[in-house]
Amino acid sequence: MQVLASEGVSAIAIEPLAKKLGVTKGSFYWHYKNRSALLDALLDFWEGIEVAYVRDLNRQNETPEMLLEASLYILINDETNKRVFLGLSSASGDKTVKAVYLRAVSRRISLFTSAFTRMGFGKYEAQERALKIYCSYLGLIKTLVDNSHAPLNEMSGTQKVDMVLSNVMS
Amino acid sequence: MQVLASEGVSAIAIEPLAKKLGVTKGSFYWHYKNRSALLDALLDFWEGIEVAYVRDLNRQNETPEMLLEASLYILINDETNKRVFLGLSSASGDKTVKAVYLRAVSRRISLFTSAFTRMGFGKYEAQERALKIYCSYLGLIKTLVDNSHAPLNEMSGTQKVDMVLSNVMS
DNA sequence: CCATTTGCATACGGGTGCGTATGGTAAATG
DNA sequence: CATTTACCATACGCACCCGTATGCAAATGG
Repeated sequence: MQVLASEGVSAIAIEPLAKKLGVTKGSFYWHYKNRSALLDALLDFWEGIEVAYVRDLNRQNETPEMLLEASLYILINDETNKRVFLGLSSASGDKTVKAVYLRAVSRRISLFTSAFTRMGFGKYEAQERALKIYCSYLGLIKTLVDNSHAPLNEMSGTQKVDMVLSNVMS
Repeated sequence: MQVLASEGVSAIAIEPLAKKLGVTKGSFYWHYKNRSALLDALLDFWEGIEVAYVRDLNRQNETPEMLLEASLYILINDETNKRVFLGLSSASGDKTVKAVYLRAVSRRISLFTSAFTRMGFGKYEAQERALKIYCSYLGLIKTLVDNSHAPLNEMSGTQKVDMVLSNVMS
């Protein structure tokens, strides 16, 4: 999981991984059928965590405003989540990865959309706002992880959330 | 260039590329010292085009509002530019690529910032708005290229620009 | 018109990752 | 106690890509 987060999907390679873990290929291939099986297991594991987290967020936040803020705080400030999500996005050559990635995108946009719907916005307006938030969020975490704009990394977690939210909370 | 746009930096590999072009490695290595030299040449070429384009945009647009709109239209709707830019962002393992990418990010943010400054916003406010626009823009093109949210791809070029601009043009 | 440079092809060695075959050891099991 | 079964290591073949060495033919220019 940590490797997936820090090095991306392509870093899930048997031989280097085995060396890093101090075991051998022979050992690995006894536990997993092949590289793809390991990747699938990792993706499953990650997706399970994600889905559970969304469920908890929905449970623990009364108002849609709180839900939105809490979700964004996690999505923006949880380093592992950010890195894995972006990692998956860059590895969409793999069909399985792409499917997991698309579901993750869908979960995020749906979460935002339902929050706006619960706020009383019409279907179209809610989707529009969700999409705007999603794009801001995605651009933000990409810029953060790439470290491509220094001032961003000096902002606090809440400031980053506010930056994304300010676009749609009039 | 087309390969760089459609397949990403890692697709700049000598043997497959040579095969695709109907030549051999021997031929390639006569023209370029190595893979890195080819990549550098491509990146130089691309960056040159980009810089020239920004200059032209600055020349051809009287008002900062026009400049902003025209720039975003290009950045969002030029397929090659989008794909190369995102390709570079995913290949930041390479040090040279990372440098080119960071300069490209910087150019975009600077362009936005200077537009807002010319509109009369203070330094801080201009930077804030530029950053918001940049994140929206980045998230948008990433979502477009990934084709990860169908409704987006049905919007017109101008609608996409408006979506990004609506966040900051009150 | 011959010699050298230009432009490209074939052929090799090296590195790395995947996946399989095979062998060994220690613990569980009948 | 013998024999499976769990777990892991070594060793191999295959494929892909890099980069170099070398050969060869056409163009060039002295």
